[in-house]
Amino acid sequence: MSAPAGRKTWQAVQAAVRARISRRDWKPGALIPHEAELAQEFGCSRGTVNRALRGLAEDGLLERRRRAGTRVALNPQRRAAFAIPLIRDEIEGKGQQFAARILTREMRRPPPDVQARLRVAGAAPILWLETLYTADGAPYVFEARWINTHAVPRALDADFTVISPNEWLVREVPFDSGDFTVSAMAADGRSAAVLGCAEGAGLLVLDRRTQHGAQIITSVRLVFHPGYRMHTRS
Amino acid sequence: MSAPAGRKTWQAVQAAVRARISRRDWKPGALIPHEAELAQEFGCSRGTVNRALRGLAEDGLLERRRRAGTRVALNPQRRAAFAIPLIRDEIEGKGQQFAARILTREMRRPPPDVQARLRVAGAAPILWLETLYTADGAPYVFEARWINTHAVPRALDADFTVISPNEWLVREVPFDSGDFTVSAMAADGRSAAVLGCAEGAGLLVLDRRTQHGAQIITSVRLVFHPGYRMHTRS
DNA sequence: GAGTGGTCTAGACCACGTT
DNA sequence: ACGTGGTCTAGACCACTCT
Repeated sequence: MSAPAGRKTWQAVQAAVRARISRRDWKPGALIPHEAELAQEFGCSRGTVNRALRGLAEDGLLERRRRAGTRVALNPQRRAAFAIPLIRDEIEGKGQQFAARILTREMRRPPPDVQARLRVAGAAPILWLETLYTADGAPYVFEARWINTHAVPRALDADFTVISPNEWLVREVPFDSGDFTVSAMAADGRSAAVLGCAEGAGLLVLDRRTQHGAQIITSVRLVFHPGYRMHTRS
Repeated sequence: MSAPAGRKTWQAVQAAVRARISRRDWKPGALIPHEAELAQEFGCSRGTVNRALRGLAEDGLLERRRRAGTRVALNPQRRAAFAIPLIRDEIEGKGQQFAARILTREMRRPPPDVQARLRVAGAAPILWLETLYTADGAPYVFEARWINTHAVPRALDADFTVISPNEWLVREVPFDSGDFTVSAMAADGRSAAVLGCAEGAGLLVLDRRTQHGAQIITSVRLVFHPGYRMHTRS
């Protein structure tokens, strides 16, 4: 009995249900008892059972539908949450010395694909920044960023030598959502030179777009040093 | 007024709070009113407010501590959930023809790093599989998999030509958790040959380990075709 | 010590989709 | 139509942590 008799917290119920699924008492695709029944079995209220099952459903372990009941998912392990920390935190968290160096800061006409990505019309110059972040002096990640200065004119006056572009934006500019893309590239001449690696090395690339309402605030590409890994458990 | 007056669902409360954060009525780092106060303001019970704020805290938008109250996070956008679909679903979802071809199936002695990764002692041979998945005949992803046949002896009898290793495992073997790592590599000779790409191309690599209790069931490496992207919105 | 979030309860009504 | 999950309520007690 993996459900301690005396307890009645939603975590205990969740753990018990998880165990049954894992142990295959309830097989993938099978219907499990409804909330009221489980509540009675565990000696708690239906609200507590609901809380427990809702969490499992959000994890993709259960599938719930009104009237149809709750089933064990046929294909779990469907999502993985990656932490996207501030680069500074990531480096300092390893006990290393963080530093940022602005390589380029200029107004530049965005090429057509960037115009689309930023949803800016025409090719009026906007702010373009290249920054290298280092850990104990070693290149860690190379950041190339467009800032939509039509949406954020104040960025023109910011001093990114005292605060990194990312930290400035997070602090100063409201936003509500974003999207991420992860891909890979072979190091070209410039990346290799900046990151101090061999040309042709495999590099992990994270593209990230930040928006406020319909407006895109910034679009940034992070090219990580060779060997970098993004990790998660679920 | 983004909060319709008559409603009192937790989604409405959450949307209203989200709007205030986004609009910077409540600035990053600032303390927001406590639950009872918000409940009164929104004309709902504290439970409803709790539900709304809890969700925002899970998204990393708020930071909550007992007694200390609830603050707007200084650095939101901290996690991104990537969908990890079955390869078959991903390919068929694009309307393409899915196919899997087993390239290698043999018992092999795991090298020391794999022994550690699978938590198997000694170098007794275990099952090793290489599979190429194609979309409309074009190489899509190259899978290299170790199956811990000490934990899953039945895998020895499975016919992976009629069901892919992944689908067989999901269906037949209980598991409860896993971990993922994303990285990049430059295509070596073998990868290039199998994926039909140029040597040196940048390839996205997903390593994934599946466990049941303390036992590792399988460890798999997916090497995607050049240009593959993992995408998410948050 | 006291204020805040975390949780449980018992009951109620509603939304939805299966039958 | 009806059974299931989804949600709201009002009240209560507890856990944590700041002062």
